[in-house]
Amino acid sequence: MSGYELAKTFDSSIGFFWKADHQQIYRELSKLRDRGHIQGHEVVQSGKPNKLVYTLTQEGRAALRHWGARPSSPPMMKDDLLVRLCALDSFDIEPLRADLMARLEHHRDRYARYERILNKLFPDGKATSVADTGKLLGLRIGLRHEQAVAEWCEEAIETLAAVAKPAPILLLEDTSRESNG
Amino acid sequence: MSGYELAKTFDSSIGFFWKADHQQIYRELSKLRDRGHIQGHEVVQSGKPNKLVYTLTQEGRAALRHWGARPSSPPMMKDDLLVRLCALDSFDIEPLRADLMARLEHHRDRYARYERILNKLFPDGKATSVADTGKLLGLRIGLRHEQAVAEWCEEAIETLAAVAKPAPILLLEDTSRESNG
DNA sequence: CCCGTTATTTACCGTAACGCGAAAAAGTCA
DNA sequence: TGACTTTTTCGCGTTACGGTAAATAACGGG
Repeated sequence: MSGYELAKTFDSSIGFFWKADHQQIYRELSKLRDRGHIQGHEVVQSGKPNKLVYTLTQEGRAALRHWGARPSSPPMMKDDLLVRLCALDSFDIEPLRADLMARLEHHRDRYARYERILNKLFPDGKATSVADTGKLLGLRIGLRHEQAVAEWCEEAIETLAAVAKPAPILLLEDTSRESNG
Repeated sequence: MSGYELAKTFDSSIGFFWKADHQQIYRELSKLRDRGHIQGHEVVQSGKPNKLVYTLTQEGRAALRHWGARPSSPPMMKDDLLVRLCALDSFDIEPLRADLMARLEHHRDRYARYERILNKLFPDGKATSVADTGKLLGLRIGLRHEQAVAEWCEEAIETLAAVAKPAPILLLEDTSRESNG
């Protein structure tokens, strides 16, 4: 692909968990070209400026395989929210609750989106090729993640709602009962 | 705290989802001091070199509150593994499976660890202070996350095991029984 | 012909966040 | 003296990113 094409198709593929604007893509392409991993061929176009289509070289393909065989280190979940939770008593509860509600909506949205893609691409829940298997697994972890976080958001919102109120005199016996008033 | 103390206690607090070595801590402390958010007071020690204990200034506390009220953006889950899944047919399955098995173990470990901390700090599952509430919520999302990912790892390992074998003649009829309502 | 628009690539400038390796300063103990 | 702990600092580098803009190239409208 060319850098332009990559930039356009990025969002709909790995864009769910990785983002890159066009400049970063061009930058990375330059690096890869400098390392000899890819090679650019100008493709003449009519009606548009020519484009530079990159293809993997043999070394590039080898490097890719090599990279794919390396053990991955589980990424840290660096999340502002978690930092705030660590020192919850230093912050105002209300904006945090609002934040959590936005997060909840976000994760529900994502979940629905993944589900839609899943139903569209794998209506019977099965992949027929190796490539599809990978994408299916990607969707599945996405679904699992969004669901887990969304559920946690609900829990956290309730918990914070209880905290935000002036503490009731009775020893908290059932905070999960929702009565707004 | 002093930079040295922060560096030592970092791992046992937020270190689960954020890491920083001593140099980065000193660097950040310098920045905060330059911005007037913290102030260092030398504390004389005997038997050791003196230390520089930092405390929040008023502006620092205000800035912290302000930061805590900002909406957080849900972090991307940038994970090499997911990238590999996106182009699964370009990689060797076996090392990926090995990787997944390591991940599974890792996430199970973390889960057990969080559970141990939970049982130790909150034996009855309830927090008694606002600060504790935050920590409890942090533990809960950790548990949820590790469990979700660990389960997914199991699923992925099975799936990849099926893929790694030469495809059986029978149309794969039962890789995972699933009644998708 | 100038102008606006789209496609395609590049240049330049900046920053946050980090890692590495060292070393400086202060004190202890053998 | 030398080795070792505690505490802090320095100086170098990188990766990954974001912003703004501009340089091409081709089209079409007025």
